[in-house]
Amino acid sequence: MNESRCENCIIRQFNSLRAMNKEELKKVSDSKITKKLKKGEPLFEEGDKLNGVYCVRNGVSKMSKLSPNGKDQIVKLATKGEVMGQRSVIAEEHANLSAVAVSDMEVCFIPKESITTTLHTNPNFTLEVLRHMAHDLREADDVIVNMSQKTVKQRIAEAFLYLQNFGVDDEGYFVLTLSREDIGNVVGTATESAIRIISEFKKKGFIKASGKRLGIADERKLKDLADGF
Amino acid sequence: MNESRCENCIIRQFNSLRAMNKEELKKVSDSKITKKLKKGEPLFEEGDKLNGVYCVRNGVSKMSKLSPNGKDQIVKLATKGEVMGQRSVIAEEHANLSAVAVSDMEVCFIPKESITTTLHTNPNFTLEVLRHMAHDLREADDVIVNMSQKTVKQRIAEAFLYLQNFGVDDEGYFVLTLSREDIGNVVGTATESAIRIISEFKKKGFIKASGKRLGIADERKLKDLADGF
DNA sequence: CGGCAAAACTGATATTTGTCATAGTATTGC
DNA sequence: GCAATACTATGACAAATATCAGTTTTGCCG
Repeated sequence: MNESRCENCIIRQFNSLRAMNKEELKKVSDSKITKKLKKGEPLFEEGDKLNGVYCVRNGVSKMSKLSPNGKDQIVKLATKGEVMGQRSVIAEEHANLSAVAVSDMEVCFIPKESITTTLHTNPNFTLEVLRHMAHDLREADDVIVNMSQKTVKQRIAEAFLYLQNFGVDDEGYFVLTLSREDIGNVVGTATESAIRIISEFKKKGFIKASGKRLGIADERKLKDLADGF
Repeated sequence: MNESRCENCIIRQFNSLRAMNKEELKKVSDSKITKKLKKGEPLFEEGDKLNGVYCVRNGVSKMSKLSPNGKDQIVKLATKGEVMGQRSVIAEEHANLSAVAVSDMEVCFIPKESITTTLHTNPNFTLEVLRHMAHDLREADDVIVNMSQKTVKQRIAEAFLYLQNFGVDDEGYFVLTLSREDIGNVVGTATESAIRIISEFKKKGFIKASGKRLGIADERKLKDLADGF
């Protein structure tokens, strides 16, 4: 069995591509291009015209937007199974976010034709994509509320809980290591503020940190903090 | 011609319903219920199970979410032509936002069956809904960046520009009158802060205010301010 | 291994924003 | 028309956060 074929790719189970039929998948597989990216390399930039979508096989990418004050706001981290650039391709707009690898990555580029054709002909696929987008929209709404109503401390606590989802090693440290600057960009605060709060959390025993490696030490406390207790 | 029939409703031109065929529209029209709401009345609340969507014929509704600290964050204002509750119905989730009329309203409640059936059978409709949602998602991303990177002053300036879209009377005042508290809830700030900044803007001649009526006096200046100049 | 650049950290200070208290001003309902 | 109530306004203060300047640590590359 050829693993480089979409038909056999496990990743597909996690995203909308699973709603494609055999024929459609075959077309996607024939036209897709696998790419490897190293940490720090960009996939696309805000304003780019995307000619397709990127299906993440491995690694994590930050999706961010430059604000007028020069800071980069990370809106979302995309990981294994997620499809990036969908929104732009569907709306036929230029990308509204930039995507940069925050770990080594393996992605499949799928030219938009195979996507748009299927969108017009396979209602199951379209509906599946729609469901995913409905979910993303809900998450975005939640982020808006968090950003505007929670303190930086609460947001950093949430960020740690979020980062845990990308996996932890056997010692409980996050697999995904973000710089303090990136963490600041996730929660929308100055790097120095992020650093200070991370130090404080470490001192208080909520989290653990050894060098770049970060992890959660007291999940309960972090959750309470994030919820404002 | 019967204007209460969806087939003849002009509003439809603004939303995804225009992608329905005659038969589908007939079914929607037969099952829909027209409702009138007075300012302040709720359409639905966060956590409600929605049995359909609301198509706005007239007036404006705020869609907001209560944050743990007791404040209500307004995520979006929905006006003529917009369909509310779509996201929840599609994702088959409970509502993540509350909807309350901020002006007198006329809405059509459309039971979800007619929507979901069409979603499964008419790819054009599904795609149209998807496009709308892609657009909403982009807007949500922009809001996230604004919330986390812009100052309260900048956000109030933006809010005024946003409110202008809901119409102005012949003297240039907004048709939609929001309380200072609601404006605070749009930009995610304390009511007192909103009041102070609005007073300041008025003093500086960026906006005009006479009682509850608000309007823009110097659009250029407001735009510059919102962009950080 | 040494040197260098990037990242992490720390302190001092300025700015922004929230909170609380209080008073004036509209609006509404009876 | 008047009292009750909600909304707007303002001041004083406290808390949160950003900014700037500088130091230390880390990781990496030749």
